[in-house]
Amino acid sequence: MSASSVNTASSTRDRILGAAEQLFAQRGFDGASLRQLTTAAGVNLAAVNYHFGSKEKLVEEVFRRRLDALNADRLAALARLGSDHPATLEEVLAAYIRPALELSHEGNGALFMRVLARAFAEHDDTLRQFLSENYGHVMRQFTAEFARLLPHLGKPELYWRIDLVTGALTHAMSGFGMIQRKGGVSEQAHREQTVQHLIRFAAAGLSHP
Amino acid sequence: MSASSVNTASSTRDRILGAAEQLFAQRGFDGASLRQLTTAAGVNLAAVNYHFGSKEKLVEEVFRRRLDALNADRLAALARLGSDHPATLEEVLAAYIRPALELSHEGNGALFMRVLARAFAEHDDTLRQFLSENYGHVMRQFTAEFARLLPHLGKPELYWRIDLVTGALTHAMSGFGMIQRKGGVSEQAHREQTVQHLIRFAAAGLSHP
DNA sequence: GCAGAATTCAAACGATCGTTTGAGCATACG
DNA sequence: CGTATGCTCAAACGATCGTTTGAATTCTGC
Repeated sequence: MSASSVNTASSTRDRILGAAEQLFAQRGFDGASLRQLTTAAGVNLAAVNYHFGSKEKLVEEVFRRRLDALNADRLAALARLGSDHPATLEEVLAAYIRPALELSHEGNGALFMRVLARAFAEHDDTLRQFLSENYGHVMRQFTAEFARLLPHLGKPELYWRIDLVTGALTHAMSGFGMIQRKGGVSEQAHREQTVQHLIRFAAAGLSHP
Repeated sequence: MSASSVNTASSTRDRILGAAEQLFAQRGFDGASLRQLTTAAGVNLAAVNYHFGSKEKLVEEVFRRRLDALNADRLAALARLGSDHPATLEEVLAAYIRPALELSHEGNGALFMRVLARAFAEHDDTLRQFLSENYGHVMRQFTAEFARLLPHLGKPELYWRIDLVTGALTHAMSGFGMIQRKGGVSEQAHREQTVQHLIRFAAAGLSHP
């Protein structure tokens, strides 16, 4: 107990964000109350409105914290491609999928993927507009790459296949428990296997004749 | 005004179920209150608890009404196959997909698909158990067919691909607006095109090497 | 070490939630 | 006709919701 930060390793703000992520994943945005949330975080009820302004702003901040990192990783992986040869479909898909799978395997990242799946299911206009405004450019960049790699597809057909793939990936990453790791396989090797499976599934769905 | 059933074409029970479907799709199970719901249905607040017992039972009844018909159609379509030749993958997928797409194009069926997508996103144990108990046998029957048609896949691999396909289909059917019908194409022809697209996407995702 | 800003706290606000109640109305049956 | 029976209604119940308040506390810079 030398330092005063045994249980207070994180700030009030971060503890709220962590508890919010967990409870939003479990009970949804409406279902999780600020009283449950602040109790779980070990902070005062009023702290949410003090630090974030409102519950809705807290929801946005939960998304911002994870998606800023996730989309930065995705764009970095995409930019890393094509230095010596034109990027293949599998490589672009890897740039899109692997950062998400790595996030879902670190800390409470898997919980966030469930929050994200909820956001997709709720057709809440405010939330959709927030996501579109802040992270739409990432989807646009990947869509452009897909369009280049799949020139035989018309625009509506391409958009629609991307939507199907997005639905499959979000559903899969939020579900889990399904993809069990077998004995004798390291955590990292198993994740790489999963990435390859997802990539092949997505590639087959995108590029089939 | 000869008959007394101008605006009372449906019973109180059915009006509640209809309004519930719409509001659950728009605002979620928690977000839609019984007061909004009964006001929209034009019935008294207490009618929900009188006819269904509780809000949770009402939720289950909303699912039961649509899923009973949907799954009966799916099983009938599956049973209709294989009379003169072994069923192909595309035929089995059609038996699974076409009834869902027809439902989502009749009346408020599309709203129900959004309710279903919400139910998937919410990992509510009570609701999942209810769905598994009442409609698990349908999924089991289709899974057996897929296993027969895709013998090169191991059991976990197969389950996992089915999960991905289910996620994609649910996501797509609840989204909509994306799949626009072009001028000069009849409603029925467009639906058949969509079915074919979904089948090919699912077949590619399921059977790729 | 002290003023001033930043943060935490207990308590209360009005609003809305799901549910229950008991009287009132309708319809059906002897 | 009278009486059960099924249904609707307005009103109220206690609980819980997000938010606000103003005082108490902790932190910061001089």
